[in-house]
Amino acid sequence: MKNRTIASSIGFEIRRRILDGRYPAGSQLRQDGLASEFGASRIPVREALFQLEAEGLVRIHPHRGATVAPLSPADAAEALELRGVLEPRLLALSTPRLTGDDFDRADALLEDYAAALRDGATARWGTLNTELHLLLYSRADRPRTLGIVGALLAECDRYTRLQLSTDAAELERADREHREIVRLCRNGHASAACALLADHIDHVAASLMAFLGTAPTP
Amino acid sequence: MKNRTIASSIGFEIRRRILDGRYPAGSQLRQDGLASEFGASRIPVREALFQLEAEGLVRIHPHRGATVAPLSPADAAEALELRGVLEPRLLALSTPRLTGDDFDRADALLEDYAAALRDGATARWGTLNTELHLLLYSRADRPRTLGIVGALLAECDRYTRLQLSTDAAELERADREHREIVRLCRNGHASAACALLADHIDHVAASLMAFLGTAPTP
DNA sequence: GCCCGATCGATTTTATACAATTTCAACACC
DNA sequence: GGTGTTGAAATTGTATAAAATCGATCGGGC
Repeated sequence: MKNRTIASSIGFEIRRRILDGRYPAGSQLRQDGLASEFGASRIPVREALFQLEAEGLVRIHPHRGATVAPLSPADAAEALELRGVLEPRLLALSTPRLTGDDFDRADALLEDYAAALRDGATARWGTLNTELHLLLYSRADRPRTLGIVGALLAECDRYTRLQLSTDAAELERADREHREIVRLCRNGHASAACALLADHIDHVAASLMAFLGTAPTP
Repeated sequence: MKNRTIASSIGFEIRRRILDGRYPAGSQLRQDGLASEFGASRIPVREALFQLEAEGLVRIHPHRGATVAPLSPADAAEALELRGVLEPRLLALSTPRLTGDDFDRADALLEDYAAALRDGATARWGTLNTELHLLLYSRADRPRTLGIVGALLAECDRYTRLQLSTDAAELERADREHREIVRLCRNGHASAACALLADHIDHVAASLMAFLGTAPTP
């Protein structure tokens, strides 16, 4: 996945490393270090950091540098609360307009997800989950809401990734729920799909809150 | 309102000019011209443009420059739809925790609003409206949602400003509704305030849609 | 011994200069 | 006459280097 500008390329890489946990929450992101690490100057790094700050993954304190946005149970709860409000609305709007190609792509994503589940490739799960959700909402014709939800999904990935290694049962339940949601959408049962989607997000939220409650982030 | 960094200062100024309409929708924002206009280099201008792009006011096409984000009835409808979903929820959470100082500030904003209404100072109305709404939600303890709603309010200001010069009755109705919402909140009638807030946003949406329908933006 | 202030170091921020890319238009060719 | 190509001009994107700012440490005073 190549980008046309160095700044966006660096932005993608830093984003991936934050989601991977290679840059832990709260850690300093020094422009000079990142620049030399990517073999570029500091200015593309700066632009990438600004982009990431807008997405909520990075906090920039003027003259004090950039840090990876901290993880907190309250933030996770708010992100999931927003998802619970916005995503069912998007699904209700999008479901009637999904095409056969869309469902083919959804099936492919579900298969990739199952494969990642078998291989224990937790790194791919987050992006596949985000892609699947966004695909299901892609026909809602709400570009601004879609952008917001995309950022929320990325944020939630940071939390779920903490949880993945310890709680494999959650992944399987998510897989089952995903498949059921896609099935309901394909058969035209939009309202049932929305209800299940709301439950799905509630399940993720409850599981994550329980996990964060037992192991609060520093 | 001075900012500690030149980039953010330039960002505030460009934002104000976009909201004012001095930089019309779709117009090119040339970095060199802006830099010389502000007596600075292009790099702070670039960072300001990136910030504004994240807020949705500017579109940046790689190697093709930055343009003011276009106005479309569909975008206005989506922004108001989101506001209608998110703002009542914030108000419900915030109302029980608003303090006496908060209501004093709300009263001051309402008075400023009335004064601006008498003077025909349409430029101040947008910021006052945004400040009042955000103040009412400030105790909801939902920072991410608050940020989203702030961006939506700024976006809506761009549309309502088009409408203001022609439709003064809308302003007076908004004033009445604002006062009633504040009164209900002060007296602890949270659910009634939320219902009225939802109506308020619906009224703005209906009026704006009627206006945009008769005078669609280019 | 403890608190306050100034200097030093490091980092960010900004300015200047250069390179890469796109767009527009003119021109040759089909 | 239409179309593809090629050139130049303009604008953006990037690199290098100087200036401003903030935090911390060290020294002096109470």
